[in-house]
Amino acid sequence: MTQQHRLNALLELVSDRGEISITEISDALQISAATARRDLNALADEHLLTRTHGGAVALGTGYELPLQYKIARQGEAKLAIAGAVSKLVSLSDSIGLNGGTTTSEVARALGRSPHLVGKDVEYGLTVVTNALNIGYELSVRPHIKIVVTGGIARRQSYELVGSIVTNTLSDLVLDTVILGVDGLSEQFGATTLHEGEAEVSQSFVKVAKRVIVVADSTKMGRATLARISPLDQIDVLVTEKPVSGALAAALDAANVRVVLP
Amino acid sequence: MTQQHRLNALLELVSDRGEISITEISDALQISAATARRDLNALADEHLLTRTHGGAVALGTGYELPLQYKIARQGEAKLAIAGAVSKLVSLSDSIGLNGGTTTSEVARALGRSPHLVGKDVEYGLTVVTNALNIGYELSVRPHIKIVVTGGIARRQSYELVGSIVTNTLSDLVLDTVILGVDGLSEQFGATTLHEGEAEVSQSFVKVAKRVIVVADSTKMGRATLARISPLDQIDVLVTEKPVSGALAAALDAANVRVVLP
DNA sequence: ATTCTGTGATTGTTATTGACTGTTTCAAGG
DNA sequence: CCTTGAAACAGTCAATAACAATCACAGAAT
Repeated sequence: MTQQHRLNALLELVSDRGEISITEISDALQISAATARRDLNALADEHLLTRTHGGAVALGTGYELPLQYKIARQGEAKLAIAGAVSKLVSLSDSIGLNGGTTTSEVARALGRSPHLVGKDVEYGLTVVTNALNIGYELSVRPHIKIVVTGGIARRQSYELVGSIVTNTLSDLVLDTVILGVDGLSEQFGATTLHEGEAEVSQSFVKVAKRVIVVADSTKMGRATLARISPLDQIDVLVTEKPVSGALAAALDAANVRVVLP
Repeated sequence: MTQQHRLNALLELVSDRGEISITEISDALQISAATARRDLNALADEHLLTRTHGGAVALGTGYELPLQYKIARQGEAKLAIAGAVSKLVSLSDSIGLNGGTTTSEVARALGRSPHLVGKDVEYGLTVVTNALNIGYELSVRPHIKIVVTGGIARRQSYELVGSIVTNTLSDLVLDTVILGVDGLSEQFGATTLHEGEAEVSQSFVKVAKRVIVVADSTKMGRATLARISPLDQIDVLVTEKPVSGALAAALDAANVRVVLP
């Protein structure tokens, strides 16, 4: 029983039953609970299932609600950033969101924020996104209207990319666009690892009245493969620690407002 | 009784009855009042219900559907249909899939089918869909290229609808389109419950070389609100029981091939 | 032969649940 | 409009189960 076999068998078990517990796994595959946990975590890291306390559930089973577990794994910084961002959004806004772990956290925060639940409003919050996971998770929320851009799915990030995205976005106008980025540097501005995602983010910037960049402190001063936009097209940066050094000066010069939790 | 179970069961109870009390919950699910309260608060935090003194009420409509999607996982008929459909698909096809419980099962079958895993092919299976849950689930499969049409999400069915969908689809050509329908009748052909979804399905039919309709036997002879297409535009019908009566004759006259598992 | 990875066992830590307690809310009756 | 008792609530605690981290051993790869 190799690792590969185990992982395959595990996936099959989970997608057959919809959910599974650690003890069921260690029983069925004759492996220790420790290994069962390791395997589940490995599969969860690749987004092939959703981990829960005591086991896992297959994708697409009802409401994948025990998100606290995921959140705990993703770190405090992103959670704090997400909370701060949701305060910058108001009811009846139309919001753009690209993909990524930080923006996914922002999406969850938007879904939770009490001040975004309109009681008697005809049009509440509208979220436009090219991220499949965000669309999927938020589509259950009654108070948010979800528009998905369409496009070709990238497995690594759940993002939709390609000409379909840019075509769709060019017909829209967004009050605020919230962009997760992989790097933010003085010289190159906001950058990302994938050129297709950069193209999408550029399209978002073009149709936005206000651009908010979300990035934790590890992204500061870093530049990755593909440019999204120079600093002066950014209106607000939300991060969890004060920015220092040359980047801070550049942000100031570009009139970027820095918001901390 | 895991947390998952509890939360799902709770939402089901609430949306069935409209409202529910703590004692009813702790009685029905055999849990303590404290846990019932904790669960209700968790769901209220996610805006999936509204908390009241002594219990909770459902807000709005539309939580039944994700549950249907969960139940669909267990429907034997749909599983059998899905298996039969996947045999009609070959590697390097481009496939269209609309939303619904049956097509979701088809998508899972496509993701699992060994004969669709191309080892050294440059272009394997391509799936085009307007269903968020299908896109989300299949996007993790390395051997399938996923294209999502984009559009406005319907909470009740995970389907994307609206002009964005038709715009996107009009630029594509699909080898096979697999349509889930709510009714199939001699007089009205394939029909569905929602006019927006019907529009999308029509667009799928327009760009398809081959149209496969999937429907379990409960849909036979039934007609619902919105027409998708007459029988003679359908090439194949996949269902789990032989069709009889007037509909069978009409299918024969329209040259529809009926495939059973 | 020896490194290296993967597995299982062990440990301390964390999360979840139900019971308990004091406080708050609701509604009926004055 | 206020009082008052019952019900529901929030907070805390202990027990249990699950978790992450570490270590040692076995088999595989080099």
